[in-house]
Amino acid sequence: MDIKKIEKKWQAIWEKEKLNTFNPKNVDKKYYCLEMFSYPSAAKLHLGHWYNYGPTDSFVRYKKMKGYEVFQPMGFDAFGLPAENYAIKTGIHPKDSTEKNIANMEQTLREMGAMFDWNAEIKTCNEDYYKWTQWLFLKLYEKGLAYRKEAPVNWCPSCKTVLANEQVVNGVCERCGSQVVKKDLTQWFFKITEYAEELLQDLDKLDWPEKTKLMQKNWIGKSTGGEIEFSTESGDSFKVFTTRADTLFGVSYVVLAPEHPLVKKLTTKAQLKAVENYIEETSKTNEIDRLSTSREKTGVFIGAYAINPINNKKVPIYAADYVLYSYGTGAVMGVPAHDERDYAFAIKYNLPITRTIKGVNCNDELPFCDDGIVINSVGFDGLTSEEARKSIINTLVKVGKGAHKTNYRLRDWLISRQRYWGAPIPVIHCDKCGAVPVPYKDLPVKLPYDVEFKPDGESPLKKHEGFMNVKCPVCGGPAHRDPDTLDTFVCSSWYYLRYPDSKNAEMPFDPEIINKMLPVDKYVGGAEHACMHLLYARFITKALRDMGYLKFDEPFTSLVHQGVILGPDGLRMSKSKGNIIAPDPYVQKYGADVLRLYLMFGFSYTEGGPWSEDGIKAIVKFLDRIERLVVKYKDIKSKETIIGKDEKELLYATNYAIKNVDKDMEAFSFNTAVARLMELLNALYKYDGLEKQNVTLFKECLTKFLLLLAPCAPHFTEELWEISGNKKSVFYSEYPICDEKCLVLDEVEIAVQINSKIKTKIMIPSSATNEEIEKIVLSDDKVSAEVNGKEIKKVIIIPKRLVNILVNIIV
RNA sequence: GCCGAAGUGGUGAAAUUGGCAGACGCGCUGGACUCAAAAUCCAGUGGUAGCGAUACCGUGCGGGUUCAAGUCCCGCCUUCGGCACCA
Repeated sequence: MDIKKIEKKWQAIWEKEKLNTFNPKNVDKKYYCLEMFSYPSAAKLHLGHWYNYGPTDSFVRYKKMKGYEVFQPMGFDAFGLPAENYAIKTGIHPKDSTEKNIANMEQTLREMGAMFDWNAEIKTCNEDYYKWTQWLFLKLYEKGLAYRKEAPVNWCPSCKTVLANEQVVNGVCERCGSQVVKKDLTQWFFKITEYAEELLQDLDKLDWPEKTKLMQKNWIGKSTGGEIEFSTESGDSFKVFTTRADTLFGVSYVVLAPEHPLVKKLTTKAQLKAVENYIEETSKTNEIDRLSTSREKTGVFIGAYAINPINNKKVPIYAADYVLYSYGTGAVMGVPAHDERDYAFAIKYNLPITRTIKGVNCNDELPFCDDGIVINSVGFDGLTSEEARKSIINTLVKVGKGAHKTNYRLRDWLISRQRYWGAPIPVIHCDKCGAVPVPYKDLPVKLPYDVEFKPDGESPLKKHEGFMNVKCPVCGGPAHRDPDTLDTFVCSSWYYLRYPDSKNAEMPFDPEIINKMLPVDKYVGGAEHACMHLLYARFITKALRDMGYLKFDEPFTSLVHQGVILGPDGLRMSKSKGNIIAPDPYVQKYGADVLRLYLMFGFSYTEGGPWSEDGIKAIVKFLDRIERLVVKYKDIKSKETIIGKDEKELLYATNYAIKNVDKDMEAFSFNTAVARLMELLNALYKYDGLEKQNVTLFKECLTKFLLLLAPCAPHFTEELWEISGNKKSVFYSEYPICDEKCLVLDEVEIAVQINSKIKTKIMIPSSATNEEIEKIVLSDDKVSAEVNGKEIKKVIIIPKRLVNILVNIIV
């Protein structure tokens, strides 16, 4: 079989017959399967794409044969940092390089032979797409879900540019090696925290990997407690969030995040120098280091004191970088006796340690962080921690110094990027009117082509006067555009809504269509997106629902993460390690079906693993054996109709395979699905080797085998299907159905254990009751010899699996 | 550091969710066909001891629960993914 020729042949036929095109007439049988779209990189398709798209396409073809109207779109997440970096390095414009890369990738994606519905293709960098990304921003703004506030960015003082976290290596700029510092800028945020509770609750509704749901749950990080107000001698006040109000009497200091505005205000002259130095040091540290529990806690006394509202005790105020301004209130109370970090901090700075909780029947050495009985807390002594938390907050509520409060670790989503290659933020800033949204009729705010993106201290768009200078849509006075672009996660937070109506020029999508086509039935992509992309998409769906556009709560009903294919050295593939394996040479040499089938068979889909080509020849051999058998029998006819032991065995093998391949395909357990196909092929060959054959029956089984194979090796099976005399594409055929009758065996082998050690195996009629099984087992020669004379204490019977006889050992 | 996973023969991996560990492959060994090789086919293949029936050991390490543990519990070790401006 000339593999290259037949691939082209069938791809052309599928295209012509619109086999890959979703037919809206059958929307009631729709199956929307979505793979995460690709970032258009220069290096064509890599194995990761193949691993994501190849096996998932087999799943989709399987669904099609099961009678679903499949929608499997593909597109490109085309804005982003790499294209801009590439432009800075080479001078090639991001638009040009991106378009070239997309053209390249599209072609190789087509060569894969997947059922992508190219009519629905999306490119996020095209005006007809980002117009609606901007529309989304305006809608969120209208709804009060977009707002501006100050937030720090990584700033390289030497390059005078904002750096992505990725561009900061060990605290220094990856380009020039200068120390990177934090700098505050006014930036746009989406209020995802408004949906924190629903995002948490609805996880229960989802058919997602448990680990992904758990990661999102921890990311959202709900904790219940209270907000307590501390006042200062200067007349200011600040709130702390705590889950341990029961320890409030044990507070010996309070900590403000170094970024907290009160730090500057309250610092005394004597402490000014020390505090300034500390803040500067902190601006060089990243968040992961700041939160490290093993790192030594640092802080600085700011010279001021705060009043504990429960006992009016005066406690010192510190600034310390283990407190984040972005979490809670940016201030915490320090209770050294009952918190490990506070304990370490108190030891270091010689602060008092007052126990207020006594452990119950346990080692309550300090720091004691569990619940217990309250002591040293006038008015609350003797209460349990649980009771005291409520009671202490209630007391504070009465005097206006506290409130019950639920806090989330989840932060609002920062969407401003000081970059060129993204969708411009559709906002105009006017000195008179402030931040004014661009009117809908003026969308899209076009990204200009002729822009200087070499870093020199300004956002690239800021330097483009034609872009920047506009009239205020409200007052008509001189104004300027927002120079920032949207985070690319905004583009990918709604793309699944655009696919089913991707050509719509009037709206981002027609709600009529979208509410029938969504939610996505199966979403397949990398686990690295567990917290960010997948959470953003859920948020956007809920927000659009509340605006009345959508009638569903969740975008992705069911989710699968494929694993990662590593380099042959077991490490993640990367240019710098030089361990990148390109799929192209394998496609050239063996064909797309062989590579796809190998990826399905050689790895556990959700695990992935190091690349090795050792098994590829096995797939070639497997397909050769299939071809030989099909060709051998295509013209043979016979009238033999015997149904004997061999035929029953063949029927058993066929139906066993149908049942299990079906189940495994549904479960994305592709490696075992292919293994079951191999077993069936072995059974077919075994029957082929017999002297006398029921050819009609054999050919029926062979046909069923081809139907099971079709989704996994589409081009190859089409060709054999045609060779066998069929006129229509195999993908119009129905998936075989298991005949359970053929799977009923007269006898099954069960293992017999004596005192939990396997002694023998016995054939037992499968209809036998437990009593009968026990009788048969005990009358077996070998068993009775072993048991002989010993007292049988118990017999455990697991039907069709094993029998365990427990006997007394006679010494 | 925090959150989440994974660790099974020489090797890729299976294991009906607590019930015969190693399905299906790769590799290797022996054999058939061949002048020979390739391809193909047949047989064997976790380790140790034994001619053998068989016995003992064996799922990262150390404990535990159970008639029974790769699977459950406790404590370690190693590797991988994410940590909010890579996408």
